[in-house]
Amino acid sequence: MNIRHIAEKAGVSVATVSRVLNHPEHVAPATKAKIESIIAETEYIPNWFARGLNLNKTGTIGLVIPNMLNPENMEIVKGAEDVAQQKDYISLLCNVENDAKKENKYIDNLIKRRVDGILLISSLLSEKEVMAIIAQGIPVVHVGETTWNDSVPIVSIDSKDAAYKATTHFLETGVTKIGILYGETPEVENNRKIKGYEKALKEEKISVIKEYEIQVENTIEGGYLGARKFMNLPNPPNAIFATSDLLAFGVMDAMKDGNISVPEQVAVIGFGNIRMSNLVEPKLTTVEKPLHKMGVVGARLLFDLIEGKNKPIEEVKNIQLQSKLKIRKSCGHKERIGEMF
Amino acid sequence: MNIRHIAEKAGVSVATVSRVLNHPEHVAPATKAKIESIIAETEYIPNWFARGLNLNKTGTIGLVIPNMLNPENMEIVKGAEDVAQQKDYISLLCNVENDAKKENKYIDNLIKRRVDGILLISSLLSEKEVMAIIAQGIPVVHVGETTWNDSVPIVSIDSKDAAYKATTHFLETGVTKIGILYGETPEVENNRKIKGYEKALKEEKISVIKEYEIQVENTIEGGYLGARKFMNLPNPPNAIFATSDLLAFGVMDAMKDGNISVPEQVAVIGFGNIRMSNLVEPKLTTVEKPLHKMGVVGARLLFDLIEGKNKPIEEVKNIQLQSKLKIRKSCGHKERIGEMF
DNA sequence: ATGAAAGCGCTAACAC
DNA sequence: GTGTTAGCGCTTTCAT
Repeated sequence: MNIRHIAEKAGVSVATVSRVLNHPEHVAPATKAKIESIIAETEYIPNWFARGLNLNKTGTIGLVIPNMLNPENMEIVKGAEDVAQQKDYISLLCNVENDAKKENKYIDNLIKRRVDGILLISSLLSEKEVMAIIAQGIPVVHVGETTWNDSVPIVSIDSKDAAYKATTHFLETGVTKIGILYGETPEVENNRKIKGYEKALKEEKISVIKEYEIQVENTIEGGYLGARKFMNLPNPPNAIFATSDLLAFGVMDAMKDGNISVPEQVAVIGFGNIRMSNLVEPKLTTVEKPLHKMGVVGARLLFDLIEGKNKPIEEVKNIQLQSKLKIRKSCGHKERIGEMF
Repeated sequence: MNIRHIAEKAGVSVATVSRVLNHPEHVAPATKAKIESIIAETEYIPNWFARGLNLNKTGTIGLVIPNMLNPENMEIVKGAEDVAQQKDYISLLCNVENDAKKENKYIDNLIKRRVDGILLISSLLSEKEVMAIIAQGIPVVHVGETTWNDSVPIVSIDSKDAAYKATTHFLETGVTKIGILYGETPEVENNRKIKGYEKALKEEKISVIKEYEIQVENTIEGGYLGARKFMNLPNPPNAIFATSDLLAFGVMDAMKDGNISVPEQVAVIGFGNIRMSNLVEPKLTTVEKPLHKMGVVGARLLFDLIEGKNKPIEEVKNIQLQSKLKIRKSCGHKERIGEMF
């Protein structure tokens, strides 16, 4: 069943059928009605490829994420999906598993499929690799911190500031032996987190201990392992800033297994505020990221690019969203710390 | 940059270039090498649409899930993705949000895009609608229980049995006032859960109380609300089988807020055993579903269909995987119950 | 308002 | 082993 069959049945030319499909306003109401009814009754579906071959548009965007088992990513994806759905776009989800090689492979695939745009989330790509995508005429937006500031629109939150907030909160609480746990997220992001953390320490004239900065896999298991490493230190910290909620969950689990009470013996702060973070016990104090919003804003930026493809790119937009410390129970309060000692 | 440019540069015909792309074994090593080097240096990417127009294959499958914020679904998707990736397929993720209308819209979109196959997860579609997809020549596999037994391969676990196991475990523990909470998952599934639950009760000559069967949205919030409803009953249950882990989390959260201790005052059993279920406090006793495996098996079945498209369909495969009660802390043990009374 | 026809870029059957 | 060429199904320009 193709456009010619429809044309024949309707006693018109293929051009006319094509018109009712693409520019219905340019066809006489009567003919249009007739063709439409035939299309309906035959359940004719225009060939996607033939259409694409002419139009060179797919109505598809690529969504590239580090790990789809991490709710943090999925909350961002949900935001992006919500706007894509509104635009009648559909998305190819690429789960690159924190693997630059896999990410490149997926990207090639997306380019090959001529997606209309790509939303990169916490990408491991180099600036050069990203530029190569753009060179193909495919708009790219990045969600999360990166160094490509001038090449690509970026939606991020200031993780240096977030780390500073978390560390300061520990400090206010009276705790000074603070460890930081970070994943294999993009290097910039880790560097910034560490900078914020060290900045807070320095302000209180507390010396930075490199053993208190540990990198692990960005998963619950990674958090668990990291916590063990901390606890095996000759002088273990009594507070841990886990730079993702998943890491924090792992830390808390390790503490439970080690009979170390949170927050009394070790205080924990996470990063993200995913849905689960107030269901663990104690409820997780965490630096909230506006995840869904990051996805929404990222997707909007991407569609701006897609829709205005030919306009000269005035300036690359770079949107920074605010994070906020969400105080719950996993980090002690000043008063309670007082009680303890 | 198209195939003709390459052909000209190489001084060969387009057919030869096409051959090195599709049947490299049929072209002389020398010509092949030359063409390949030109392809590499010009970074030529064959046009996806033109290719699809001829081959009528997309290397894409559709993955239709109720809710991507539910880790239960994502663990299944991950399983499916793992096999898709191996086959060099990429997937279109459709988040239908438990909405039959949205699901239909997405399905139409997938058909239009001529995906090579569709993996439906806990679909809300009617058998007629599914048959319509198959009629288009697109293979379909369903993950989760459904009534379409003879039309489509199904990968499921026996939720009647699972509910029976959970309820029986409660009973063994000495608890008899047992409520069941279920989501807006496909009706068959809910019916079976209720059947298993009632069967266990009847075996112990415990009368079924309809107020103890509550339906809510299949989310943490739904679980929370459901628990409140239970607790507001004149004679509230002292055990709740939440038919998904997310529901169970919500139930436990409500109990915490209501100062009702789990499992001492109300025992809870979940269903799924998602990664988070042993991180909540108390750790969740749950009926384990082999989620990742369900995804893997489902995808394998789908690819069998895709690859053997033209073979007569001998018989529709119907695979049932085993669930297993995972005993943790959210449901009391017989001995401990003894202590309590 | 409608039709004829030229492509879009590629694959594969057929010829040599 | 390689070239010629006829489509694949659609959109769009150019006529009328």
